[in-house]
Formats: sequence, structure tokens, C-alpha cells
Amino acid sequence: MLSKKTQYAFRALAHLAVNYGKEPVKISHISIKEKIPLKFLENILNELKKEDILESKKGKGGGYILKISPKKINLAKVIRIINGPIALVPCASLNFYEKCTDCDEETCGTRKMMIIARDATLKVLEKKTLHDLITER
Amino acid sequence: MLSKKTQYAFRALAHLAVNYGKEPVKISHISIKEKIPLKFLENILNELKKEDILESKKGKGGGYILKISPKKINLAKVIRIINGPIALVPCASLNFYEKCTDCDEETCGTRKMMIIARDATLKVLEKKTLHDLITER
DNA sequence: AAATATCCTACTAAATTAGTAGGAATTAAT
DNA sequence: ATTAATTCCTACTAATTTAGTAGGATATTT
Repeated sequence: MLSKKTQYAFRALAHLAVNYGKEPVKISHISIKEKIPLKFLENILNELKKEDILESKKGKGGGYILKISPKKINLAKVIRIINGPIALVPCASLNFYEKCTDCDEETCGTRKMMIIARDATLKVLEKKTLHDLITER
Repeated sequence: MLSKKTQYAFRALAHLAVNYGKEPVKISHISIKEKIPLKFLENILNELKKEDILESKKGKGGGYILKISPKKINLAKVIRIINGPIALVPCASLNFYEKCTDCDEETCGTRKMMIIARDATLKVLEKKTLHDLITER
């Protein structure tokens, strides 16, 4: 399951995707409209900025905007930034790989199955973008 | 990510799958061979028994056995029993559905994407079985 | 200089996960 | 019948992660 934080991130990003190409949107505005705790949202947007999903502007008239087109930001990327691995076990993860203790990876059936499952999930999450999130609603 | 508990469950079930059709296997034996804390493993196997994956026998010569063939126990079923939902958000779950607060499901793009992702994952996890877990290793 | 906004560090509270303890119930062998 | 072996049950504790808060520093515009 995705954390609430990740679900907040999707809501905030969908909001920003709708406003893509327009004026920056203030955190406080997103917080109210999307019902996300203000200070928590600050952290989320800041993390997304550090990973080059968002741009920000301080001072009056400031706020956040998407750095690139909603069509170019896929859901897997967002999940990895805010939530962590897509794979169901660490030893099957591409971006957060960790070696298992007590298991030989070359011959581990569980790992093989989890890699197949991960690839199926990824195929969807890497294809779908913020644009899909807003056009489908 | 799957909890450690779920990963222990897979290890224990793989062990029992290898011994399918033979004598019952004691918890203590699985605990040692698979390096799973004994009392924790007790809980896990008991839960699997309650969900009709396993059968048990008490007293001398007792232990656990798979109730049905390893080929008929798919990975999605095990995950749902020990870990919970397969879907990434509650409103996209088949077996653990929960309505979102603050979102209209009919028009929610996120939900639609998460249902597509869930189906892709499920297609793998419902097809792969304990038998695949042990023949692949 | 004042007002407005993001940025940063650190803390607290709540929830979940992981694991333990101790004995009750059942079965098999003697 | 008694003992030994095993699962079963209830409840507790510890560790980790998630969720959210506090307060001020920094940058920008007017």
C-alpha cells in the first residue's frame, strides 16, 4: 500500500498538472483545496522539488509549478520519490535493491516470482503519467 | 513492500511444499531450517491454517502439512492472508476495499490508474503458485 | 523595510510491525 | 492413567515507520 503521504503527493501533483503553464500555485492554496495538512504538504512539495519534478518561487506571487509537462512525469517516479520501492521484496527492487540474508539469489524462486510481478506493475506505472491522472477524472 | 512476516510465510510454505505428501513437519523444524523465530512462526502457520491453506496435527509425530497441492496455492492468496491488500490504495482493492474520503470515485483518475496497476500485478500473483516457488529454485 | 512565500531542522504522536511469554488443549506412546 | 510432545490461544512488549507539528531562516517582491 502507498502511504498517505504518497496519496497526498498525487493529489497535489494532479492539482499542479491542471495548472501547468499558468501562475505558480501556493502551498496554502493546495492545502485548502486538496485538504492536505499545510506543514506536511510543505515537506512533500519540497522533496519533489529536490528530485526535479517541481520548481518553486519564493515571495509574493510565488508558489510551485511543474518543472516539466504532466505527460512526462510517470507514476512510478513519484512513488519512488515519496514512497520507496515498487517491488514487493528488497532483493527484487531495481532502485532500492538490498541483498537478502539467508537466501541464495541465484536459486531463489520467490525472488524470481517477485521480479516478474514487479515488471508487470512497472509496465503500467511507468507508462501512466500525471496527464492520465487528470484527463481520466 | 511485503512485511517480514509475509516473507517468513513464503519461506515456510515453500518448505512445506517440498514436503508435500510426506509426514507432517514440526514448527520447530521449520523454525531452525528457515531461520524464523519460533513463536512468531507459530502465529503465521496458525493463521494459514485458519484460512485453509494448512492442516495440523498435535502431539508426537504431529506438525503441519499443506492442505492442498502446491500447484493450487497461488501467491496472491498468501499475500492477502498475511500481508493484506495487493492494490496500492484502499479504494482500488478487491478484497480490502475502503472508500476514499475527499474524492469522487467515479471521476478519480488516480483510482483508475491504480486499478489498472493492480490488475497487472494480480495477473502474475494469481497465476504463480507455491509450486513455481520451489521448482524455480 | 515590510510583507509574502518557500526552506530547513528538529521534534512529537500515532500506528503498525516484529517478536516474546506463558500456559491451555490435544494427541500418542508407555 | 500418566507423561511427553506438539499445536493453540491470549496477551503483552519492543522496535520501527508513518503522520503530523513547531518555529524560525531564507529569499523575493513591493
